Amino acid sequence: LKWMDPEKIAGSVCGVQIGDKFKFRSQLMMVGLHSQPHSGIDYANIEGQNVAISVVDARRYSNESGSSDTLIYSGHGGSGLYGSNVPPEDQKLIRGNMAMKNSMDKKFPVRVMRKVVGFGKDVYVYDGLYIVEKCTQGKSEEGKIVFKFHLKRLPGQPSLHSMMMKW
Amino acid sequence: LKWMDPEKIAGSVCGVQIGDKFKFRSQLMMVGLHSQPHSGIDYANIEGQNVAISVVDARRYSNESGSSDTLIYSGHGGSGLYGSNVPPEDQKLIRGNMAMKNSMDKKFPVRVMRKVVGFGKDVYVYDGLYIVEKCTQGKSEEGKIVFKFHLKRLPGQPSLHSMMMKW
DNA sequence: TAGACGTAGA
DNA sequence: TCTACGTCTA
Repeated sequence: LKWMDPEKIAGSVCGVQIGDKFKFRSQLMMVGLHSQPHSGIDYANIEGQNVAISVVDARRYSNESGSSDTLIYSGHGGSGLYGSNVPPEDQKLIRGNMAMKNSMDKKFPVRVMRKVVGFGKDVYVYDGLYIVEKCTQGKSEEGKIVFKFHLKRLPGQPSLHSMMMKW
Repeated sequence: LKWMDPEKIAGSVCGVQIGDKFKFRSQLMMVGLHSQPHSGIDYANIEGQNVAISVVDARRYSNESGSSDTLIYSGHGGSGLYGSNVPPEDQKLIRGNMAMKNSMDKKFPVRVMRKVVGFGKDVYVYDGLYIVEKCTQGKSEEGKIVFKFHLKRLPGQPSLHSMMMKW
């Protein structure tokens, strides 16, 4: 989001409420939620360090959501996508993965969008701000390293469920 | 463009004039010019046969434009794209290539959009209706077969140049 | 499920 | 130049 004020690209977005839904990734771009057309992790250089500012969970990796305020988000790379036909490798702590780690170290808030399926048509829903609590290493089915970023929803935000009931 | 009246997907599009410009391929979709987000050749089953209804010349293949009312449009497949790293093959007369041949046989009008570069930023410009006059076979640098569809602009349309002067 | 003249940022 | 949790149609 190079067109945005660099000091305002992180945190909540003016005019966007929890539960707001979008049909296309391009719309997430336009409103300023997520600048990447494909990539799940968006990050920016803040105070000389790349920190993650938003993630999209399109359920293409083996993410997990234990409760409504937690999300275990898989790192990118290593051919971790479902249906990929590239030979699997260990994920590396670069790009978005490194930015997620930096967000964890700095306790930097990260926007979360979730792709919701089964409501007739798929939509991306804004779910609010999370903190990266910890990063663990898992193994893919092929035995390769996969990063698991454990996100925890910041308290004081209306629940996604309650906002989705307004549809 | 499954949402459009099947009888109206071919030919000129209501509300779109020659010289109209668009920043994104998705916009070509929305106005009904071209239903494919990536593919250069769009086609539809008309009277039991797949005929090409629109092409986008994004200058990613080795197309040629002899004069302002002709266009030699390369077929797809065979890794004919610039910068592709897939092993080259002969192009096959399938999908869009077959549809282009059918349009030629039926003398069916095809919409042409051209990507114009160098006006500050790139834009897709609607250039009007063409007929596929003939199809020849060329060779790629690697010696593989490449289809060349020779398009001729239908007379009676305002020139693209004159309409672009209105910018 | 695969193919396709995309698109923005690192 | 390359990566990336896209998107539509066949």
